Order: sequence, then structure tokens, then C-alpha cells
Amino acid sequence: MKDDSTKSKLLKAAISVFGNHGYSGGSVRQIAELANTNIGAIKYHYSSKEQLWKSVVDYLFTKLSEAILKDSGLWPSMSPRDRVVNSTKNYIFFCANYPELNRIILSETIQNGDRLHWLAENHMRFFIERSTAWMAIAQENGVYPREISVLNLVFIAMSASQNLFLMAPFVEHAFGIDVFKNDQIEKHVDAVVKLLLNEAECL
Amino acid sequence: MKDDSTKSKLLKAAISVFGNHGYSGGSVRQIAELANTNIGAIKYHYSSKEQLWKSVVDYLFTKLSEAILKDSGLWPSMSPRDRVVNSTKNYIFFCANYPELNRIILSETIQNGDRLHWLAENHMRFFIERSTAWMAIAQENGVYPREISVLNLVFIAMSASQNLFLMAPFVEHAFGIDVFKNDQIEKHVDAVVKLLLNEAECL
DNA sequence: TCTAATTTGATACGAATGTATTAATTATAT
DNA sequence: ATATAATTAATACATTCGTATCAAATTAGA
Repeated sequence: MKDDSTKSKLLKAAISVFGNHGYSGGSVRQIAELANTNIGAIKYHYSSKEQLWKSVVDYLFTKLSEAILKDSGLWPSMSPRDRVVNSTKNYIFFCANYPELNRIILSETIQNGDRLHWLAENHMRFFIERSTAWMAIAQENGVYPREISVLNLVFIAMSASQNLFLMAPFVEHAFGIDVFKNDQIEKHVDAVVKLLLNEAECL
Repeated sequence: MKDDSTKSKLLKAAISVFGNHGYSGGSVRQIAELANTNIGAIKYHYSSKEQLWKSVVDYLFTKLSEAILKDSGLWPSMSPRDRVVNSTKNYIFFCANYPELNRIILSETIQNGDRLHWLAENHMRFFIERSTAWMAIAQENGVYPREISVLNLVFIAMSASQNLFLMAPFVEHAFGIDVFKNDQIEKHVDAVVKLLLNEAECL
């Protein structure tokens, strides 16, 4: 889907529009205009607004999976802590490169309708359960404090990674900082790792 | 505004509707119906949808301020760490009791329009700057690791507190857990404090 | 080249939206 | 009691929305 076909241009436009305005806030006319095409093309290629939205979510979750598993071939040769550091770093870079996914998820979580159920059943549940399993193992290996409930741990770690990029428009407006610049992302990785993960010598 | 006047019923209904559907997702008809009154009452008491929304935000930020400063009279007699623990706990309980505020803020951050600018200038900037100042002091006192940028620290700590309640609909749906129950809130306070704040003996 | 399938573009339609207007009702004060 | 103000209710209007329809244009295959 890297070509410049109308279908792919529509998908990219839809990522931007749904990511910046949510489902109900974004209109098919807006998407068609951004893709330099016509409203009829959406009906032809994706049949409806909802189907287009689902295609966007499928695409972004594929990218998420790729990002998280990027270095998984090296994991067996890493320490438990380095494994977590690596996946955390890759996850944070994904959050910075594709902030639209977390915005879409949050929009739907807030609305709490049928689309959230679809999201939960088709993508989020699997993602969270895998994260929970990994987190539990890391916890057993002393990477995270052992007394904390895994579920709370997962949501704390995930939100700590995401939030700065979700709030990017505000950070830009209030502090003039572009959190998407590479050094800012690295800085955030350091902050999350230093704050959430036990130091090696504390084990 | 604790009475059951039409104006106050409208405000309460608007908190719920804007909190659960965002600004563009919520309609004035929906609000009027929830308040058991008529759409004309909104125009009369609040003149427009946008003014009603601003009243909702003003109200919720007042509640936030009250919640955070609840025990501030005791702070002088507390250790720096206990001060942070106290304000963190009160903030987390606020996030659980008024999840609508963070949902509204996130909705607007995602949309990144005029309402976000209003939010930033009238409420958020002040709130974040105060948090940053407090956080810096706590950091100097060894409550947080000293190497981390204060801005990252603030956003990590805030999101760690908020996110579980923002994601409540998903947590309920996927795990059957009601994060708004008192023991779940306490559990989250423990998790955040244990994970983010240095132990006393680590100073 | 000619035909058939694919893709694109333009317009129409009912539903829902925020706002404005005006009438009906209730409350207040003299 | 009565007049004046305050509040509530009902309706109308222009706009925007997602969807559907259908003609025009383009492409692909024989």
C-alpha cells in the first residue's frame, strides 16, 4: 500500500483526518479533499465511512506490531531488562511516528460505542494481553517492582510512553517544544526507562 | 450550583454528554433531553453550545483545584515525599471522580482547534506550570530521580495517574474490572506511588 | 482497435445539527 | 390583583453529514 493509487491516497488521508478529528469529527468530504479525489471514490474503494475507518485501524495496528517486534530476533541474546528497554524504546518511537493510532483509540474509548467493542475484540485485547504477559515475566525478573498489580503496571507504562505525543499540540502551543523531533523522543525514552524500570543494581 | 435549577441540571447533563462524546460528538438536543428540559433553555441560560462547554470546563477545573489543594494546609508539616504522595493521591481520586475533565481535554487536544487554545490559555497552562514547579522542588528533594527532564516527568506522572480511568470503558469491557470502585482506585494510587516515587531509603 | 470492466466525478436525498425566533408559562414585585 | 420580568417550550431555517445513484472517463484485455 505504498503506491500512489487513489485507494492508498484515501487511506493516508483517512489516517490523518481520523487521527486529528476522530471518527465523528472527521467527514468523508474532508478525507476525499485531502486525498485530491472525490467523495464517490470512498464509496467505491471502501464502501462506507466505517469500513474506511476499520481499514485505517487495521493498517496502524500492523505498523504497531512491526515496530514492537522489530528487534525481537535479538531478544534471546538480551537480558530481561534490556528486552524491556528495547521494546519500550521501539514502542515510544512508534507512538511518535504514528500518533494517530493512540488518538483514534482514545477517541473511541471516550465515546464507548460499537467501534470501541470492535477495536477491543479485534486488536486491543490481544495487544494488552501480550503486553501483560511480557510485563509479568519482566516483573518476575526484577525489572519492575514485584508488589504492583500487572494490569496497573501495563496501563501506567503504556500511558507514560504515549501521553507526551498525544499532548503534542498542547506542548507545542504552551512550551513551543516539538516533541516529534528525534532528540525529544530519545529524551522521553530515557525518562520513561529511568523512571519506571528498576536500575540494574537494585535487583 | 448544587441546586436543581434548570441551569444547574443543564450543566450536569453537559458534563456527562461532553465527557462521554466530546464537543462535536455531543449535541445540544442530547443535553437538553438528559436534563429533562428543552433546547431553548440552553440558549437562554448559556446562549450557545460553546458557552455551555466553557462553563463545564470552568466548573471541572474548579473541582480539580479544590481536590488537589484539599490537604494543602497540612503540607508544611509533611516531608517532601509525603507532600507528593498526598497530592498524587488526591489527584488520582479526582481523575476517578471526574473522568470527564480529562476526556474533554484529550478530545480537544486531538482536535487541536480554537477550543484547545482557549483551554490552554485559561486553564491548562497554569495547571501544568504549577505542577512543574512542584515537581522540580520534589526532584531537588530526591523524591524523583534528578536526571530526568521536569517536563517529561510531569507528563509521565500525570498520564500514569489519569490513563486507567480514561480507559475505563475498555478495562470494563475487556477485563470486567470497574476501575472506579474504591479499592481499585486505592490500588492504582499504590501502584503509581511505588513505581514513580523513589523509596524513602533510596535518598 | 474495439469491447468490457474498472475507476472517477457530479449531483441528489433524507437525517441531524446549532441557532434564531416567537409564543406560552411561571415568578416577582408593587 | 396586576403588570412586568424571567423562564420554558415549540417551531423554523440554513448547513452539514453519510449514503446512494448514475453518467463520464479511464484502463485492460483480446
